[in-house]
Amino acid sequence: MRPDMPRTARHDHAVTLERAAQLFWEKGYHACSLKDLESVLDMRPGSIYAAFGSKERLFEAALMTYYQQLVEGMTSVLETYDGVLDGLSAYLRRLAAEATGMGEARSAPASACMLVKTLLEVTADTPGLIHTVNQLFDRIENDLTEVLERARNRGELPPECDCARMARLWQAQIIALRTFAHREVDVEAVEQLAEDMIGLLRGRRASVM
Amino acid sequence: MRPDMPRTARHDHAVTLERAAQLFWEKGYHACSLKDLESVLDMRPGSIYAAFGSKERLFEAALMTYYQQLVEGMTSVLETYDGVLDGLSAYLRRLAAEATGMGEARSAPASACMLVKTLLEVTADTPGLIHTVNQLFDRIENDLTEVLERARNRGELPPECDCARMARLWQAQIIALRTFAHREVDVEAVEQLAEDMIGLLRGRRASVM
DNA sequence: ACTGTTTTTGAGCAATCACTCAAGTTATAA
DNA sequence: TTATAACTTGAGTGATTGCTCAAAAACAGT
Repeated sequence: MRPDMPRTARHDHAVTLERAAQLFWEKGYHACSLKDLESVLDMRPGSIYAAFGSKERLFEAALMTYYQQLVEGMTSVLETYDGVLDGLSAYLRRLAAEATGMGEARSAPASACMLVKTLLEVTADTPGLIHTVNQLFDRIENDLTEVLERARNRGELPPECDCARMARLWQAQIIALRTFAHREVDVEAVEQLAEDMIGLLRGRRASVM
Repeated sequence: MRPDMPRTARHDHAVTLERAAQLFWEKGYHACSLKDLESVLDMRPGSIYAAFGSKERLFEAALMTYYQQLVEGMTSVLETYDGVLDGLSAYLRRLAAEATGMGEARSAPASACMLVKTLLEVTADTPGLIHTVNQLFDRIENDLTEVLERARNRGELPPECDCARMARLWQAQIIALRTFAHREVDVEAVEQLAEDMIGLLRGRRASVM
């Protein structure tokens, strides 16, 4: 019935997107040329455009890939701990450790979050990217809010606390820590900042003041 | 004795740099073409290159201009208040207000800080810019540390507190607040976040938890 | 082998990039 | 007025940008 079947694709879509995400994460959208992508993906322009349509749509797909891995990483840390606040504290410490160990054989191309880099780079001449990155931030914020609400219902947090505001506050610390770590700065300073943030958000203020 | 004196420059260096800073702040380094600069500065390429040498050096000069205005703005707020913590709180509130009022007739082209945007955009193929932006961050951190140390010597802060760490914590909140405000997000959320940050750093934790 | 379908290739497109420079313009001092 | 020096101009540089498409290559079923 079916006449014939075609050749199998040479490239795995998933690993291609991971490689693209790494490169876009490192260089940003504008500074990353198709020549760069061609060499990293080991694909010629025709293949790239047949598979993804345009540089912008490839970037969007790569950003989605990054987002998924980000959520996976965060979820796996949170699941390791009984308390949400313990989990979030551990996540901040892991980010600090990853950022400070960036010199030797790191997989991550930057300590700063790709979503933040994209949010701050993307301009009005690519409205689709603005929309996409804002949508992803909203999803993260909602997810984190729900995690906190479940913890509150469990009795882990006081019943009167505002989980949406708490989620924004934690998210802000994560963003700031990773952005701070993007500077050429001492390992010690990043770890101290993480500890001070944790101390603040958990009510032990003794460390700094 | 002197043979002749030349014509006066048509463009004021200072206002040219301010305009360039605004444009670079809005679009970033890579997304801002010389065509864009030509129209905003009302200068032809020859004039621009005679005055600044290259796009990269113009950007560096514009970033310096932005830095100076940033320090001026921060200093003027801090001077208005007797206590440093009052001043820093007021500065966070002002940033929130500026960010949320960005829709109607704003002068600022983005709520996010240009230094942060630059830090996250600039790559290894412009090492000079990496060095410059890191240097400016260090200067801000040192300045803020000194301000806090003076307050501590004045007896305004407990003598055992670590001013360098406090400076980094406040700086982190500023970065995070402005980055958060860069999203398409409610006015209310930004103001709440500012208040929660202030509450945290000043020891009143009731607002959120 | 042969056919049919799909993927891959890579030379090459128009447009834009950062940038140059010879010529023109404008102001000052003699 | 004239000479001189600084500033401005804008057409044009080669290189690079994102992207296209006709042809070649690679598979699956007959």
